[in-house]
Amino acid sequence: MTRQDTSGRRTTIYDLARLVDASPSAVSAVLNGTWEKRRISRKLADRVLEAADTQGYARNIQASLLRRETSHIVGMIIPKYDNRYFGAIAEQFEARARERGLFPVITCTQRDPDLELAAARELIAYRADCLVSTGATNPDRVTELCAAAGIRTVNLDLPGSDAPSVISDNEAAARDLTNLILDRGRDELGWNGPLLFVGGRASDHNTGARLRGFLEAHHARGLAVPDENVVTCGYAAAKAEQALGNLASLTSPAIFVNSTITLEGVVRWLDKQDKQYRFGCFDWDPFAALLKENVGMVQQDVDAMLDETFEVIESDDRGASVKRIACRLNVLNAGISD
Amino acid sequence: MTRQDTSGRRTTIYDLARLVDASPSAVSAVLNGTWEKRRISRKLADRVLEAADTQGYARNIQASLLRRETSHIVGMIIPKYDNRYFGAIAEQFEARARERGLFPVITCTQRDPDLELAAARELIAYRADCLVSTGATNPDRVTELCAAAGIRTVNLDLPGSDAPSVISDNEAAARDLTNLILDRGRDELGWNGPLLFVGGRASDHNTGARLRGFLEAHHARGLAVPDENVVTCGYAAAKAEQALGNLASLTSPAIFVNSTITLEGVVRWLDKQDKQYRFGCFDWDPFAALLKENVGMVQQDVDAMLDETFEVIESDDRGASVKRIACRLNVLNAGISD
DNA sequence: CTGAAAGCGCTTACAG
DNA sequence: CTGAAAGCGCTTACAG
Repeated sequence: MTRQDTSGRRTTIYDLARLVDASPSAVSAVLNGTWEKRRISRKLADRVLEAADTQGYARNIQASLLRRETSHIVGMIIPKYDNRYFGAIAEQFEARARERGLFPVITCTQRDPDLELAAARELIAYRADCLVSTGATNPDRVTELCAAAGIRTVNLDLPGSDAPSVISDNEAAARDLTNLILDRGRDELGWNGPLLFVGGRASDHNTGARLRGFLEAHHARGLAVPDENVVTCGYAAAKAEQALGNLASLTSPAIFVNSTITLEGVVRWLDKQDKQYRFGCFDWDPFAALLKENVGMVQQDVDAMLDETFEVIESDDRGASVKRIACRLNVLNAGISD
Repeated sequence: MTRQDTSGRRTTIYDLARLVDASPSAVSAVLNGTWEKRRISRKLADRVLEAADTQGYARNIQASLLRRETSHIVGMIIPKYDNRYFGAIAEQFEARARERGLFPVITCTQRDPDLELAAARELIAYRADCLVSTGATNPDRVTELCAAAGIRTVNLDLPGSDAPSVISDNEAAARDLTNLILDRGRDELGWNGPLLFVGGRASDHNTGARLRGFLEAHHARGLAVPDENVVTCGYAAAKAEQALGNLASLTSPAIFVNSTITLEGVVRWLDKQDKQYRFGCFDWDPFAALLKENVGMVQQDVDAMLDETFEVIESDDRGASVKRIACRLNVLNAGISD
């Protein structure tokens, strides 16, 4: 049997049926692996499979999905790829989806609410079975849109109030990180606090939770935190650099940085100041971890977050709920003061 | 008009047609924007659009694509997201595809040849219009598979011999980087070379090109490079760390590192050696750029690479060709020796 | 052990 | 200005 019909049209089950002298139904069953159930002879099955192979047959998914009830497409919207945390989430989401025989489609929405909705609409048009909104600025709007189309959603990283959410335990991790920076600032710089908090948006759920943890740790030590020590200037590196430049003075040489995105700006600025400083950062980056002034980084447990996400997807929970995942605190450069 | 039929089935053009008392054909034309051509009255068009809106109509793409000749799906396979270079490629590929009204589907294939082929097959099943193979271990096999299905391919980052390729000018950039490291090693450490080359696979096209640039720069200075100075131990950080540990002695305190992935291992190892050292790295990472021993990083021009990629996609070139894009050399920590 | 037939939701000539 | 009808390539009861 040789390859035929290279003329534009792709091979279909009808072509295959003609070639092996069987019905399209039989070919379809063989190709779907349901042929044993249909008690098709192994001989015919082998002929079909061989023909499919030599003809380079590829099933037309569009046609297949049109007929079936479930698409096995799982969608994800995510703010960025170009960042270790989100990059790892995207990678693992894909790997886990494939393990389960699902087809992952990920869209990067740049923290833009309009792009998020546009991406959700697109995934609805593709009849995705479910959609994971990662770090969405408006997860509830996405859920509403999807619910109308009968698509379930899960919120990841940032919680929503209309669907199950899987997020990091930001408050606890921020408390631990704050304590670490306070200790190391005292030991290595002789600075007794309070710390400076830089990055994020005050209105943002995660920044709020981290700020609470930050304040709790201070209060537990009887430290008051003046308002000017909290610089929620957004996540962008340039914004942080500018905000620090605007400070009357660097109120503290020990700093809690709210994300690695922000950290790029913070370090660029501090580097030019010719002062001793220490910082800790919420989020993990292997190169940032090598910076000598870095006392520790919070590493969110991407593995556990995605395990939980798929557990929710596979369960029937659709109502609001929030699952908090513990983070790991990576203590860094601990021997530096020797 | 109120939302109806929340019962499982989604709204179709037939539902809409019944609601506005028109034919499915008319509804379809309105929804496609071809209604003016079909001279449908604006009044009817408005009624259709309003009904679609209140019913939360979402076009079934599967059905639509099944009927049309072109899917507007553009696929990409890429080794990782979790890396600044590939993360940026993925992000920009998506943005550019959307700008053009195409639907990007990206799959992360972990430098695994089998996964690459499986992903290509999947994209063929979805009837993608074209596929970009980024850093594929076997781009020609992917091209072969796609060609059989009538899908065009473009190779990005790593060239193939059966389709157009867009790659960085690795050789020139490596030569420049080598010269920079040689200069700075001499000025800052009093070391006159030769350098150590770490990372990558000797069989890999890009490593080969970079190695050529590395050697040219040495030869131009009359420097011989002994074999043991070239450690092509793979890209993985752990491999690099181990390979360096196996060296009888650190043959050179000035090092050419072949990727940021490798760099993680190199720096972890060097940090423990308690020696002066300098390095330069092929690939850009903003945090790695902040490391004091880093004299420079090559930043591949992702913008230009993707511009060129889409130019190829939109042209009719299908034959083999290689377009080389110049890289930028970021000189770092230049004031450190003062 | 196997096939004929209906139908998924669209698009698009074709015929007014 | 508009509709009836065919057909894209599958899947799946249904009927042997």
